[in-house]
Amino acid sequence: MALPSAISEAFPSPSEPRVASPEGGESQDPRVRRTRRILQQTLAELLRTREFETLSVQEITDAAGVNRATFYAHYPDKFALLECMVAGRFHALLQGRGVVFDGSCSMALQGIVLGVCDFLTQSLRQGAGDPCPEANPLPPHMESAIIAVVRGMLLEGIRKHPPEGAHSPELLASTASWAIYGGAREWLQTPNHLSSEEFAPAIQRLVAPILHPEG
Amino acid sequence: MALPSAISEAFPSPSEPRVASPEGGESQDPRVRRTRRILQQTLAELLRTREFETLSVQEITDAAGVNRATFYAHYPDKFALLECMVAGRFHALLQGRGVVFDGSCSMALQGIVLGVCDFLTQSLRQGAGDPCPEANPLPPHMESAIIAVVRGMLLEGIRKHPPEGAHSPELLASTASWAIYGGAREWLQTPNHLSSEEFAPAIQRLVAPILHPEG
DNA sequence: CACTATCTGTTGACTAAGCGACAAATGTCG
DNA sequence: CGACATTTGTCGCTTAGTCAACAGATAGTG
Repeated sequence: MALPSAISEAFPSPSEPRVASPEGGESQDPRVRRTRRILQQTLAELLRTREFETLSVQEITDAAGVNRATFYAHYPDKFALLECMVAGRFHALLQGRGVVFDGSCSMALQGIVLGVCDFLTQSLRQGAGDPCPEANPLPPHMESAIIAVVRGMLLEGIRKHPPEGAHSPELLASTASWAIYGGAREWLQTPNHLSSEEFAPAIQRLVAPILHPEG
Repeated sequence: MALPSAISEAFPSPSEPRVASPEGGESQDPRVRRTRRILQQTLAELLRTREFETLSVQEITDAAGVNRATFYAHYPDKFALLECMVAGRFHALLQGRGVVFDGSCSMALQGIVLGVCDFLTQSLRQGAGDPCPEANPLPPHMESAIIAVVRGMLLEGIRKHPPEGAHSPELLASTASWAIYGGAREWLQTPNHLSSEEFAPAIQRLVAPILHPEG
């Protein structure tokens, strides 16, 4: 086991997200989708009252009524589960708001930024009794997961419509995703901040040059 | 197939409830409990907007994300599923109210009567837009299921503490369960009726002589 | 009447989930 | 430090769930 290294290796670096086998290709088997849904739901419920760090795979699977071996058949570790859970809720949030990914990159970017802002506020509301929610709105692994999801979505978009610059898609996606999250986090911690709809364009204008270097 | 006959055969008659294989012995396998829970939950949700009669097994399993063949591995037909669902919710209601089955028959009877009254009002609240809820509070198969559950509980109690009379336990249980349901139904349809707590003792006093013929 | 369509139970082959046990890593406390 | 407990991945075997296909039943339609 190498807890922090697994993250620092796979995460901020340009390497692919560390979600080895699972969730690739939206499995058709109802048993698979059911198991993953149950695990993700259970983790979300547990996170209302517990720190992610203090949870063991044992506890998660016990609460879910799923065998521990089954867990490892779907996720390499609990961090991967967290990432997939965040991804699922993020996509659901976007879909609930009618954000569609047509050809327009700027619309997609705006949707993602808005999604991050709303996801943050929503996660903050239902978070556990944090002693200092202003200073650290979300636990670190949660933040990593959100950024990974945003990075993945940006990467997909970049590969469809490659920009002109010399930088690798991975570098662009990582830089932009961290920028978006950092901006949204700053916004969230600002007292009496604007609404997400009013604020999102600011981040969008800041980040757009990263993705469109020619501008 | 014999839709109505299967009911009229197995239900009001003293024969055992028609729940062939399933739910006998509270299966330990997590997969089994999960499947049954999902099917029962799904049926409850469907019943909020649909008539039980109009539902096919196909529809139920589709909505539940469970294979149709799996359904038949647990329940002989949709009526058995309904009965098991009602039984589960009824037991949950009793347990939620702290009704405990100690040695006292009168306490148990009171708990059951109260449970039926509350179950009826609760089922009525969440029922579909019935054109005439006063005349017919619940669809017929729902009524059958509730009575079957009550009958089963009474039968269990009677077998533990057999009364003195010459009647079979089945006859006593059937008569009493129908009496309880009929009384509760009448109470529910009475305008400005008493609370269930105030009313339950009345049924209890009417029914007790059936179960204790010596009194 | 035949034609079409849907629902009902049931079967057998295949696949995922459950279970117990294992070695190895990681804490934790005296 | 050593003894102990817990967690982590992993593996083979068993069991439950999925799937496609089947024949029979029921009902609606031209």
